[in-house]
Amino acid sequence: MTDATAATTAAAPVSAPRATLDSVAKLAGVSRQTVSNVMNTPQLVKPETAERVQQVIRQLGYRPNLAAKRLRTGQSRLIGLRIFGVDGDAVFDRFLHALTDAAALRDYRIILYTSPTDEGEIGAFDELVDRWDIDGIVLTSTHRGDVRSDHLATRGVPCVTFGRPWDDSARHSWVDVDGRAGTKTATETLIAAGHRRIGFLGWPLDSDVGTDREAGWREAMREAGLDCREPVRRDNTLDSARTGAREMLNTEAPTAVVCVSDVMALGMVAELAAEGRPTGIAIVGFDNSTVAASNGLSSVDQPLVAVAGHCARLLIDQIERPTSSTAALERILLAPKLISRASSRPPDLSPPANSP
Amino acid sequence: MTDATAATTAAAPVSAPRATLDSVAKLAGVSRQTVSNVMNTPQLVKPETAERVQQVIRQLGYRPNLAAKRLRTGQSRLIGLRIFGVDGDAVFDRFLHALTDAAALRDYRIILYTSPTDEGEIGAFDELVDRWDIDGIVLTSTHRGDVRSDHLATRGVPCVTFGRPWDDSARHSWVDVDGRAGTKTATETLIAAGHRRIGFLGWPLDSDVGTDREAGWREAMREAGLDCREPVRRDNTLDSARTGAREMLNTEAPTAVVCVSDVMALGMVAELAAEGRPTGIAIVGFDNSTVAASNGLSSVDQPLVAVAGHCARLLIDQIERPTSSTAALERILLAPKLISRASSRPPDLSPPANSP
DNA sequence: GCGTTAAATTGGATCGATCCAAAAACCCAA
DNA sequence: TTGGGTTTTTGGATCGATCCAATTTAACGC
Repeated sequence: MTDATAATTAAAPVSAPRATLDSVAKLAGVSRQTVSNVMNTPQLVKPETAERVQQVIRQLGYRPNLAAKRLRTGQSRLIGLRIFGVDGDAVFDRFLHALTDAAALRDYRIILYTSPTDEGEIGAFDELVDRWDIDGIVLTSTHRGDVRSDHLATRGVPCVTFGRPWDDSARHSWVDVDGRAGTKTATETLIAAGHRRIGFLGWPLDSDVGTDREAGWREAMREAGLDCREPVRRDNTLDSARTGAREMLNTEAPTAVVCVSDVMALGMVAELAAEGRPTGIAIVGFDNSTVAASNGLSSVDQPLVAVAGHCARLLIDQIERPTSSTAALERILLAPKLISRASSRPPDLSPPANSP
Repeated sequence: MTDATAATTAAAPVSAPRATLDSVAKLAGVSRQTVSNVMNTPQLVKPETAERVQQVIRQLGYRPNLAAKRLRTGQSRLIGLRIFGVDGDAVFDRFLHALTDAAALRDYRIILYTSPTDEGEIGAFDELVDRWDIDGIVLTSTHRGDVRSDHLATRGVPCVTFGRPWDDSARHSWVDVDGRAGTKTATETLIAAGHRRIGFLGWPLDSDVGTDREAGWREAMREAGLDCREPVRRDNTLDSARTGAREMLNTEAPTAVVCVSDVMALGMVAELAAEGRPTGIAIVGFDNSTVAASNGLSSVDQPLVAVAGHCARLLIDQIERPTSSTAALERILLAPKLISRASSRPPDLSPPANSP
């Protein structure tokens, strides 16, 4: 090693020890606290000083140590999210990805946990809050009488849900997709294409989501003055969807069917194929999963990137501005979008009529 | 409030301030360090003392603050995992869930990150390591000439990959599923059922995973003395799978087809249905995705819970015992299992022959 | 030029654990 | 009883940031 230059700035050899507030302060000739202020409350610092400090920060590649910050402030920049068992749920997958991105934009990270039951989840909350200092939680799969959000509220943990609280309790902000609007649009589109006998393949009535989507279909039918045949309702599996489809086809078969999910829609398609009438009945699914896309199935697409963006925003705002616990409640309902594919434009019903 | 009892143990009213090492120590009448030893190095503590301290720990519900531990030791008990863009990949979904569980058993948590490219991922590493102090990383989607593991190795970050390094570089432990064995078993099963002309619908040759799976089919055919027709290779989408299927059917159609993935298999099924011969050709997929299951498609199931378990074990061992960086390298290859469903037992070929 | 107020900056204490070296307690043979 | 060697226990320093109160500097009106 020669001498010169390296004297005062002996900072970054091959693998420098991480820069700290102190090392930056020393090199910039100011105090620790001033450097901190430059990063957190710049309005308190004289512009010239700030500029000089910024310079050194860049030079040393300084990044505040999160563990120290967390120890002092109790904030971790971690957001908890429960990941569920296998449901082959591409929706959750996409949401997870979008949420990770949205959170990262504000320098938060997603930390995962699992739990076999909702009750177990409450135990997990305590662990996550007490030991991991998570700043907030995103809840999914909300349902009537959900105890989870109440528990979080009493513990004072910020939370947002993806999914409405289906009862009247509204002690937290939420974001959801307007399923009813989705099926309504789908139904209207089918009506506009000339369909009159349109069926609905839904879920059992204990599902609020299912009932909501069913309502959209019903509404569109009513507004068009069309007769609402009784929907067929089955569990969300391909097999039970097929039995439902069979039942529907046996009694005055519809010319089009709106389905509460892609799985149901695929069951419908499968049954049609098995019965030897592959095309001729228009079908629309819900979720726009990749299988739906690759099967040429029209489907209602949930705007998951937007949902995740709103979730992140609402939650982080709540975390960073812990004022007015109840005042700033927001409920956001996003409209999904119908993706039209071959399945809802059967060749025998709609020749390429309207081009715009 | 009356008096009595509460005098010395005035510890846990409605919402006690979290217990700390100090508060436990004070109540137990020992020093801070002794409590720490009880938790981390019990063999240094006299049994009676340990018992007394444990008592207090339970009584106060003490849990060590991770931020403090992290600040002092630089360990965070966080494991990084990149989540990829939408590929409708149910495999990753299941792996993610299993990994979260496996890590939690040893008190580690999964923290997610995203990155549009492998190069960007390297930037993400630095951030994750420097600021978040992550203890290790699980890499997926390894490929030939993967720069990521090398970078981690030079930075000294423990890592394990789910997926072999397909070149000879082996500077890290890895866990993978033996695709070749899977397709081989599938092919052998078809041969045992009486099939002789068995095709393979694969991926383009630049995919090491695809080539590996193809090799299993080839091997089984050779060992049975059967003729290996040239495989048809297409990208992993339903549409291109269908064109591949068409090509395969046009030239001396096989009686059975082993497919490199469920997506390809579904394309095969779709094409068969479209051509009006829905049953009659046996088909086996790979991944055992939910759509495969619900379509009655036989498929090779990857033991993802086991894979995740091994990943967690190898990584955490490496984290906690940073000895012998290269000595303890492990390569674990797990055999997948064929799940037989209707698609590989077409009624015209295999009447329920062998019951055992 | 000087007191008064506002703007900038500073140093010490703190969060809650671990590291480390030294002290205390204990055991046993000489 | 005492000294050497273990086994247990202890208190102070430390990780790297923020909180807080105090101090220095700048600005301004008269």
